[in-house]
Amino acid sequence: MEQMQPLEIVYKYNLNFIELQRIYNLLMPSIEPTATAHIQEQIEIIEQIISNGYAYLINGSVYFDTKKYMQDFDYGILSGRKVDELENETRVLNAQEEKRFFADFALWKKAGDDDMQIWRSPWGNGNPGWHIECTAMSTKYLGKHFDIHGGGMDLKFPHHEDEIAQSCSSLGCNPAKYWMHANMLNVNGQKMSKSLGNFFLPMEIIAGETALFKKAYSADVIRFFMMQAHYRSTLDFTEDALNAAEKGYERLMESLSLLENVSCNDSSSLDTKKLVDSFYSAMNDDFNAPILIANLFEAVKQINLLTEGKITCTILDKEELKNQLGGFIYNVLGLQGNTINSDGKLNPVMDLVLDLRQDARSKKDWSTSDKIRDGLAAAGIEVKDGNNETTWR
RNA sequence: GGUCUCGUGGCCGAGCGGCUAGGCACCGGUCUGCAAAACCGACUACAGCGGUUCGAAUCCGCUCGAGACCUCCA
Repeated sequence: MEQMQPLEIVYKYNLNFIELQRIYNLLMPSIEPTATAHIQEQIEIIEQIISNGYAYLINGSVYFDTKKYMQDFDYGILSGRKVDELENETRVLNAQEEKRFFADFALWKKAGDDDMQIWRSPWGNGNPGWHIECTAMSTKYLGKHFDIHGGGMDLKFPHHEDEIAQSCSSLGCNPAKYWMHANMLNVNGQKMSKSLGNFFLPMEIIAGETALFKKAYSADVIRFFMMQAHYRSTLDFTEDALNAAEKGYERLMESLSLLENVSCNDSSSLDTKKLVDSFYSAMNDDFNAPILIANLFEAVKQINLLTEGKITCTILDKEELKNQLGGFIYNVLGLQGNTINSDGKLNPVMDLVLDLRQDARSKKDWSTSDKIRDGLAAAGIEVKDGNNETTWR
């Protein structure tokens, strides 16, 4: 354990997390409240629950009265658990004798001797129970009823279930319209876990610092890879799957610049509306990003046909497709498209090198041109001879 | 032990009663000095065994396998 103050630990890992959010192009939250800065709000919610008759005080601790709650509300509505079935499933835990009923949970816990942080409350010194902070903070900043509450699958029960109970008993309603639970991550078919040693940190995989994979993958590729699975499904990280995602990602991004160069026509044989509608309907169906991506690849195919002049489109269609495709790639999927040649200094150098190679090629000096190509390949740069120009990456 | 979820082609991964996604790999072709890249085409799977149905990857049952959760850590 690191020898630090509690706040020091919070600060350190928070800075780290913010950096991670930036690299992975996650939208920054407008507010990131902390539980310790909202003790008063938590106390107020507990008081509300008590005065509504759904909690009781005992020995300086406050417990939620689940039995009473069940008379008026449906406990287990989210997770589908039945309290009478739960009783014999419950594991034996320490210090539970205070509770009147096994399913009761702490709203406020009296301070113990080894507690590092203690707060004052109407019930004496102590600290808040482990569900109440979410109720207090979400209510304060989002109101008593908001659209979406997210979280990992593992928090569904009891944490989210108890949040609902707290909101219903204090404010009279379920806090969220929709509960979204993200599933777990696997590595090579196994769950990612510390004890199995098959885990990696988000920073490590983009730095190529995990022994699990031979090479580094860009944050964009990781994002794209994860978007290919539905958020409710488990996702398996394997080398083959990541490499496949990388290829597909590059093809998708390439199509944007390809579309840029498409020449337009008076008439359109491209059904832009149908294509664009398919993007929206995929996301409207419970954020089905895998379907969205499949539909984006349908657009890629159409763009290739346009590029080859096999189908036509009007300027209006082209602009519409460009805006929508770009919007879905950049704003919806959150891809950045900046992974290739991030070092600006390299560009003029590569222009020169490829120019020299082109000179050699036009003189049919294959040994020189191949020497340049092989040398670049050894440096990790791939040369791609197109019909009109040579590109690299 | 209990509750729940999942098992899809070489790999990843959607679909969740009929129209049998998508990506990558493989194979065939176009292009190319060669190679690569790019593009086009082909590739028809749903753990097993029963059942329901005109029809099942999709519903039901059982078996096998994987996973999540089961209340004072958030």
